[in-house]
Amino acid sequence: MTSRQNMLRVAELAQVSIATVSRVINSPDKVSPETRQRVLGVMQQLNYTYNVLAGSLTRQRSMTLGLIVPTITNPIFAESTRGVQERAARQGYTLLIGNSDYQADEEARLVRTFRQHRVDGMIVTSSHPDSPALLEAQRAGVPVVLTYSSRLRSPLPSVGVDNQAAAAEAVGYLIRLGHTRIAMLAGTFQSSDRSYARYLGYNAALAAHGLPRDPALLLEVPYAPEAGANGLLRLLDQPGPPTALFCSNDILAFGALRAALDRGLSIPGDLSIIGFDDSPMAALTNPRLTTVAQPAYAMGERACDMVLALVAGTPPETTALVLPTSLQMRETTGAPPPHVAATHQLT
Amino acid sequence: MTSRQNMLRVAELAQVSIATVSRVINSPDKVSPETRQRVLGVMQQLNYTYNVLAGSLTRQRSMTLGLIVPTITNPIFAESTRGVQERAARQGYTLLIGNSDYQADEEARLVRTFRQHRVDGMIVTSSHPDSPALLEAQRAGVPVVLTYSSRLRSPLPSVGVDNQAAAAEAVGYLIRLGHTRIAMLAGTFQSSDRSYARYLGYNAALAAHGLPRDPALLLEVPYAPEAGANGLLRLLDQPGPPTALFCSNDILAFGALRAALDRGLSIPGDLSIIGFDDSPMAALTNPRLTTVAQPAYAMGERACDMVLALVAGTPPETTALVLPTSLQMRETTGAPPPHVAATHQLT
DNA sequence: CTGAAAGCGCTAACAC
DNA sequence: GTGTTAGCGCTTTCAG
Repeated sequence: MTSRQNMLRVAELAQVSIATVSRVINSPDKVSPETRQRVLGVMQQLNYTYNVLAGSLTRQRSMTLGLIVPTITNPIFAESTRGVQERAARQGYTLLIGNSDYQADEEARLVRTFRQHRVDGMIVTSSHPDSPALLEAQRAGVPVVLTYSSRLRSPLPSVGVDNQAAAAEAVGYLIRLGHTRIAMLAGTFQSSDRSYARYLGYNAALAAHGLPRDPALLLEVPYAPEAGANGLLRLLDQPGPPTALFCSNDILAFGALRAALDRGLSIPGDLSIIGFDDSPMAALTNPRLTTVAQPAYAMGERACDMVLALVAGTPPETTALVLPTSLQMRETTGAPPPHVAATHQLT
Repeated sequence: MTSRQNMLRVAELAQVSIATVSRVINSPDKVSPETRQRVLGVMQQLNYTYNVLAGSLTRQRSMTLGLIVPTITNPIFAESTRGVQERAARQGYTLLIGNSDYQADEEARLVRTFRQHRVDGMIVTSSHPDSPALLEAQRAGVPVVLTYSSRLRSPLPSVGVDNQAAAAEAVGYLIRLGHTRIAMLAGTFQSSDRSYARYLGYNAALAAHGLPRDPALLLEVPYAPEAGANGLLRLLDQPGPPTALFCSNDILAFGALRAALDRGLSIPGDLSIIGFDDSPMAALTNPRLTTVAQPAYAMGERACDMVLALVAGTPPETTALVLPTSLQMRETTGAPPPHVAATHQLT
């Protein structure tokens, strides 16, 4: 065939060179108004669709960014995804998305795939922030920014929150309400350093108030409502049950709340519950969930801005952005039941 | 420089031609075990990363699929997205994702962008199923499959549910429970034909039972909890308030439930509520939400299988797949309050 | 302001 | 089995 190259066809019909067509697309002002109009017209009538792939190949820039989250199914990640997307689109970038399911190997696989697709940068909520795949990508020149965790001394830039401090604040609140037996339902540490950081905060708060740390009060579970429900039940069914529960995310809290209600407990009369994330549903449950709010959407935006800056070669001012969290005191928290407090005093 | 082409570098070091390198990647068995190992070794030591972009250019296949949903923020779409992703990944495909925000023009923009990125096919939960952009993509040879709606006579293939029948079933249930004043909170018709189909089902159910259709009982609102809450309040604050509410999605129902509870209504004692989607939270609210379940994950899987079949040139058996829905009768529905029933009898 | 030409990294015949 | 050689569609100096 004569010419399959789309741009060439446009060029021929418009009586200009292919270079000119390229120019009206990439730098319109470098072309005289007349020719530009003519070319534009032909593109229209030919229904020409620019081939980003070809452009990316020569230009060494794919105009795509890779986004990896544990699971888009968790509203908090859906939220930050929107943030990333909004900023990316604004800059002409398109997103490749993948779910790691909190699995380090799946995360690594995604990183590899994205690199093959030559993403210009990636934003990842990692299950394993020191993953070789991530470091290697960065070493290979693909900017990577971590989200949701603040690893100040990580080799990878990040935009997150201070999980430990936020958790400590939540637990501190419980303590101030009078609770002394506070349990924690934590997402599996191994698959999320955030969960572990929150656990550290929980511990810190207990320690700060001179409260003993009871191993029986900590349960590491997968991030699922059922796990939250079963977890709470197990916690409750042991001697010296807790009067308050801190969950490392809202999903767990929702499950726990449901289980508590099913068991006929009054919330927060019999049990206080605090979640983490402040996902949209937190303000809608009955009773409304007290939880730690994270600026998810903003986190996505900032992370996107950061990779884009890195891509552009503009070193961002900070390489470790820590966004503020805020405890949303709602209806699932209150003073511990009087008899329990009394019991506790006796021991 | 001598040779920037990655494959060439591998080829040189491995003492083979670039074609052979390509072969060990795409059809390993066409290469002798020894050379293959040698090449593999070099790739390893060079840390070679295959360039999908370049491959796509020659092969005319990008190994990417475009996915467009109204908003990934709605759990039901997050769910189907996972389904799509799972199937896509299994076939070596990567996903480009975009949110249309129920906006036809944004959807069109995404379609254009995806086409420029040469996606091999797209799956879209459209806000405007007959959108020229969609039809044009299909005409241009890019398979498009619609999700969530069943448009049997649409020119575009789809995998969805029978929204109208599902809605009719839900409303029919309410009627059988004894309700006669049933309101509907519907997502804006203009931005979702699914919402309209559900409205049609609502109407059909009323008609089938000889119930009058009261325009004052229908409210078209945006898909947001606040809209659900305010909507219900408006519905309630008019003469002859409804005793039951059918919402065109769970988000609206969650908002309405919250507002009803805040107003001190007993649910379902004073008001019955039914949602649509059966998003994960529906079974966790207090009381649990009665809602119409859609097989979101499966829908995503099937849609992905369908585009992939289309991409491969294998005409799928059906071009309009309708998946079953099922009414999940939980705790937000019950008989109407006795006095209202009495009142109604008087009129 | 516009054109010619050398790639970008890989694939796919077609030979050997 | 393995190598040669045209491209795939676009960008980008470098001239003019």
